[in-house]
Amino acid sequence: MCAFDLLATIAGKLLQEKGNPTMTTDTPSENDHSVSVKECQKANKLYKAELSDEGSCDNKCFSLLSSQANNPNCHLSEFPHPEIDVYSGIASIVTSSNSLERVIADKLVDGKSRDEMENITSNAKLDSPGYAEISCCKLDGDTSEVKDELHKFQNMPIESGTKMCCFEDSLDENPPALINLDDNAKLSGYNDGIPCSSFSKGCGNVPVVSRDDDENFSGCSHPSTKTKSFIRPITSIGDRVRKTLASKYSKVTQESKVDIHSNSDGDFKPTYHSKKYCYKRQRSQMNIPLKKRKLFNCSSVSNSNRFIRSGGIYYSPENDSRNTSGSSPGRMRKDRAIESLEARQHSTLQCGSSHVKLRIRSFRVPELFIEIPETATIGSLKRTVLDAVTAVLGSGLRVGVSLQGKKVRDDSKTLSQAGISLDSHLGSLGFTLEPNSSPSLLHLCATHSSHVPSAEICQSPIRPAIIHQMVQGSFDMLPDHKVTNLGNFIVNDHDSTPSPMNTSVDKGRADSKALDTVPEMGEDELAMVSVLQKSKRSEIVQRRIRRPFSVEEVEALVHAVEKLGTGRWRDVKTRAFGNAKHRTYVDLKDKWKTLVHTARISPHQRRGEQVPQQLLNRVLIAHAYWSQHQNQETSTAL
DNA sequence: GTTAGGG
DNA sequence: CCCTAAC
Repeated sequence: MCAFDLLATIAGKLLQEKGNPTMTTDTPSENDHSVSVKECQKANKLYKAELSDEGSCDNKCFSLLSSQANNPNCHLSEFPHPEIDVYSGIASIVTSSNSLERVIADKLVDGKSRDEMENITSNAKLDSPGYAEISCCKLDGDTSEVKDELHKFQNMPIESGTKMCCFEDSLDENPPALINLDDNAKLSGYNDGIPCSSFSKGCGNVPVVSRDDDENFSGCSHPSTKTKSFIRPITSIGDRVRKTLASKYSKVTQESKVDIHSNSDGDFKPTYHSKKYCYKRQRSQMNIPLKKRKLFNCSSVSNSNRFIRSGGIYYSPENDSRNTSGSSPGRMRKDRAIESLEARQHSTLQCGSSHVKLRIRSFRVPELFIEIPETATIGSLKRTVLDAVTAVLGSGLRVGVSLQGKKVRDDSKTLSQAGISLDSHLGSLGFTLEPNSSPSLLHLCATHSSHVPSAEICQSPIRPAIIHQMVQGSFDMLPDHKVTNLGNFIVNDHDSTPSPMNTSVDKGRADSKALDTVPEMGEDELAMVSVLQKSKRSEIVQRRIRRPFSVEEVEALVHAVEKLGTGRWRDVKTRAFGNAKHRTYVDLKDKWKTLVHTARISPHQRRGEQVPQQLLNRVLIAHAYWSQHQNQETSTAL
């Protein structure tokens, strides 16, 4: 019996025992371990054993979390353990309600967090649009209590998934994006039909919790992954993605299917257990390597405690726009980590009290599924990730707003009408970046009853082999030092990249350490990004603009071909289009091909600028001639 | 780098 | 126009 099964069983017991899905986070009672703690511990052992088999967790993967823990404002600051896999916990919780087992296991680590477990269980059970608030939500109101509780987990060897949401809740001294909105501002631009609600109440990342089909992935979110663990012997998804997108999602379907579906059909589970591979789902920690920070006027505002951060949103109760630039390099670094999706805005306060100040510290892509052969190079890994991210962003993004865990879809509502006002609990306000998507995505999202519309690009002909979820606007990137989590792992590998990068793009933000968490892209990467971004609305790869041949060009082409014949396109190009940089010999060859075709079809079937029939006749003649000629040559040669 | 063809 | 196999 695998650890997960056991855990599941335990979870079931817990649920049975306490059917009331209370979300409160009461301090665990030493006496309240009616549930077989031993069993739980046993499960935990098994679990851990499995992990170790997988190769002990790479601390790097968790450092980020731990660093987060170091954030003085972080509720989890109590967590001294670098090994604590908060991250993974996040992944579990955040990603799937079905990760319940894991979460529970995590909580059971010390054998005395039954209540915690219950809470978690409840959470999992509540998997539904309205998704109850996670235990940590309560943290908002009662921090001290939580802290006490957290203390108990101080020594937890591994995950502490339950609490990770607290990170979300952590205050950041240097919240990045500050948006000043008038209470009457409207939620314009948001039109989403996804019945997913986001968590809020300081559990910015929680929303991601609950993917019905995520069960099979629970194992994947586990930290017990070594570098190679992330890898799966499959070809680069990126390529597929790119190709797929480029070809309008018409290809790749078949091959991608395996990869993609693995997400939902349990393909991964077995693998996980096989210990040969461990797929790790890149969850909200993924830092998108795309630069998007210029979305707004960046005004580095940093105000420590003045802002109440919740769900990735900073709210300044005082309505004070002054900033204390307490931004230490480390902080900035965090920002960088999220560079791509980070949005910063600091609008000037115009109407004082009527403005709600929001600071969106960042947006994250909760989930990015990457599969790449172990033998792939770091460079290819980077590209793959980039492609994946690009694919996610490729369809465009839109912003979603959630309040109290519910999506606010009515764009016409004013902030105040929606309940977003100075005195409201902005803690429950959340932002998400969502794919601007295709119906299928929406459907998936709805189906998953995720808080956050998780769009999963399943292997439908429509989408490439990548699974992604909404980009959840939220929490802080962790502070520097120990930073290195999954996202980091994947994205921030510039140092070892074979490609000539490492050129810090933004020297201004030189807190190079930020690199820990931030993907510092090299020039080539940027270039790539640039290109991709440019074309992301159309195809991933920039497609040359269509330039119909003019009659004159056709004339020149025909003339050249009459002289040189077909099969010497380079010469034709040189001869007739030497000065036309945009006409490659391939273009000419293609044009000839179409001309021949055009000449053969009836006039009414022709489109575009009409080519004189006379010219077409010459095309046919030349074509026939050269065909004949070639044949003759061929036969002669033979 | 070119060609030839399918997409 | 793109993408690629085959030269």
